[in-house]
Amino acid sequence: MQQAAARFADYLSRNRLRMTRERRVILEQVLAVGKHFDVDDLLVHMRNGGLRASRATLYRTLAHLVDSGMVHKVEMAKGQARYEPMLGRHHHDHLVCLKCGEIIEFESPEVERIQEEVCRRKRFTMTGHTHQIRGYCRRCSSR
Amino acid sequence: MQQAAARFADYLSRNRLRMTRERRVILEQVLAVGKHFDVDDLLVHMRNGGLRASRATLYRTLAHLVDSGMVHKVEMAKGQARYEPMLGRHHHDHLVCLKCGEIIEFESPEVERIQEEVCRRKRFTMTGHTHQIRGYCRRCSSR
DNA sequence: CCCATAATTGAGACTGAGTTTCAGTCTACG
DNA sequence: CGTAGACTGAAACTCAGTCTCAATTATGGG
Ligand SMILES: [Zn+2]
Ligand SMILES: [Zn+2]
Ligand SMILES: [Zn+2]
Ligand SMILES: [Zn+2]
Repeated sequence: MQQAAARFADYLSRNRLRMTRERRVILEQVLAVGKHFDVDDLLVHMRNGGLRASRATLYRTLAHLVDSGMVHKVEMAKGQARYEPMLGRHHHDHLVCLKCGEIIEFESPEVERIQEEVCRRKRFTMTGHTHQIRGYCRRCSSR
Repeated sequence: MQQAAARFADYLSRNRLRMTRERRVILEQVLAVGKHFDVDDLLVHMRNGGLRASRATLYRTLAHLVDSGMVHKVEMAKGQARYEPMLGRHHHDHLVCLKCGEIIEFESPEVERIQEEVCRRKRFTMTGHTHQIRGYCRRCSSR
């Protein structure tokens, strides 16, 4: 947390942005909710903790956190974005259960390697990717 | 086209749905615009051909075409959906240029195989997936 | 061929996620 | 301190897509 705050402060100052109370609180709460939350989860979590920030500020701050690389944005179908802190975590992709909403992570160096290879062959400069598998998790597919 | 119409008719009757003038026209226009179009492209293309259907009907019919397997829906970031006819085409995924919007296709049996393997390991029943690489195409990254 | 029934259509209202606007507030830096 | 310029929140707005409902039409049986 100390480190995270320092890293965010650094990102902000490098971009001539300011460290405000709202941004401090949002960073702290983002780390507290943990994985794969959406803006409403965050809002509710903050209210329960007696904290608040407007939706506009949430979106704005999340964009900065994403830009700083401290948080990843996971685009779900139909434009429902989720976020997850990436501090000290490795890149991974997701399996999404269509029934219960569970999100399972997976990592495949092999797939990542093939992606690079494809980009090389197509002379394409990759800046990011989304690899999402939809279906039913163990529990939901057994019933 | 004949075949496509027959296949769609078959899908419709198997689902107690009706073959209407609108649906016939939309299917024909979908095949005519070809790859990776969005609903507005389709609407404009239809107007230029002197044809028309309401937005609601377009969305409804595209959903049926997707459901029948004749068209695939490609979810882009921020919920901008694109569609592409899949008649006689093989499954593939996409590279998307963030600058000019070009969409390049790629196919990797290897990646598909790894996906299946991941699902098996996680006891996950896959119904679909999205694998999209974002970045800059050859032309856009050279300037 | 005609009818009854149920599916379909289009206009426009509506939704939900996210963005923009703008006046008042606050941070940072000298 | 003082100030330039960044930040904030409320509310208006956007955009893609969905829903509602009255009028229209396909279908299949008689
Ligand atoms: Zn990946
Ligand atoms: Zn994750
Ligand atoms: Zn390009
Ligand atoms: Zn394609």
